[in-house]
Amino acid sequence: MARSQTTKKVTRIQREKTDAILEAALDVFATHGFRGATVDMIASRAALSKPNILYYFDNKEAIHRALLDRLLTTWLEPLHQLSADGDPTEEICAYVQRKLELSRDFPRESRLFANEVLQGAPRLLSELKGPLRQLVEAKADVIRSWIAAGKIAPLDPVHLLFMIWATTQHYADFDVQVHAVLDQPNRQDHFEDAARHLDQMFRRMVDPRAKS
Amino acid sequence: MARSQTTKKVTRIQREKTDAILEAALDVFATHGFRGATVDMIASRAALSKPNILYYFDNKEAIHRALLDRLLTTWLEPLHQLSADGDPTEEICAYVQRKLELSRDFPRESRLFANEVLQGAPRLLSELKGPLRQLVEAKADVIRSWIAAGKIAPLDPVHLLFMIWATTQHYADFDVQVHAVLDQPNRQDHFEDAARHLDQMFRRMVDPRAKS
DNA sequence: GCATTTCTTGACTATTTGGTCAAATATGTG
DNA sequence: CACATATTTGACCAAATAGTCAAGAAATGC
Repeated sequence: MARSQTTKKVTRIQREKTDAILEAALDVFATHGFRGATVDMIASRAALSKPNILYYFDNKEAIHRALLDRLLTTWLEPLHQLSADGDPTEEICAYVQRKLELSRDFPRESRLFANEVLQGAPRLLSELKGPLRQLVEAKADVIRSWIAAGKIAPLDPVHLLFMIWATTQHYADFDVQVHAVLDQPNRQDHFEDAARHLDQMFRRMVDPRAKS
Repeated sequence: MARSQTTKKVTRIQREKTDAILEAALDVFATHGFRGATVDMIASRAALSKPNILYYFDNKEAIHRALLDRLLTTWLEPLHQLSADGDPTEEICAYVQRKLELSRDFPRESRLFANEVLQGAPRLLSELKGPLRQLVEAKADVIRSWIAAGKIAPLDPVHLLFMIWATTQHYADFDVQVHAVLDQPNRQDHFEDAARHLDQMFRRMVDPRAKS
């Protein structure tokens, strides 16, 4: 049984090593997927021996679990912040920007998530059907109320959210393709261009003066 | 050396079996990624023995290659069809619809591609930097000319293409998530709603009367 | 400083997996 | 039919990989 299960207090070493392992594992799982990742890869990336990894985590699966658990909260946070009280257009655009920043600052997390969902979300399906779904329904209602009040143009709120997720995560998940097509010197530029472009586009989409 | 390398004429059996293998392999690679897929999985799905698979293809890599080779052509076809001569708005919306149909009708191909790009496109990078990039540049010029002529609203043509790819492929690649959130009886419905929604959104984005 | 607990790892096992091969079987052709 | 050629597969092998374990090293508490 790995350290993680005991109820005793965690030592400094435990915190440091588990952090190092999760950091290394994020790299490896994000670029190779669950089955493509090996404990040895994680070990060498974390500069630890394989048995040492398995001293802190029961098995490979447990490392993956730990990463996914941390992920969901971070991932849904930007949508939580979407407030019914603010200016509708600004709220939506701010949400887009927050999501894009997440893609820029946490591309590995984005790819970890993408890998998981691509393969059928075996370890995440209940989270998607539960918390995610409820959050989406709640925020869709907010958006519907904005439409009913004529504050934004009529549109399908859920598909709008899909659109926001797809367009922002694209810059993390398909990073290689974006670079292959654009090939600018530094990746920061892409994100600035993307930010400008997405802001412009989403404003046009929700503009109440838009033709229906 | 597998059959595939000889220059002699292909027999009926060769065609049938290679087709069956590729069909099975598409399933397996699309849901498990390259490393997650095993030759045994492909074999059992194709109802053939493992050595029989390796009689037709040199190795696992060769099967994957064959799938990717077929893929690129299909994948770029809709963009090729984007014509400078047609009505700009209709051309763009028709492209969106063609891409969405591809996601609906070939979700496995979409996921195969997504898996590959997610993992850094090790077997596809040159294709992305070559043919894809050139095609994008050519079509971006077409879109720029439409903007210059005032026929569509000003926007970044390349990021518009990214946006089209992201939003349409999302329905294939993140299919599980879409279902977890919407959970409608049959998947056809999602695509009809998505088609309506995307058509509406992209019309607003390119509408020349849109505020800049 | 000594005892206890925590941490580390070399060496190992069991299983999975990509790939081989020779022998057997099926197919097609004169 | 007879013969050559193409196809199939059971039985393998070697490498990769998840996970174990006991013994030693390091840290911690008194």
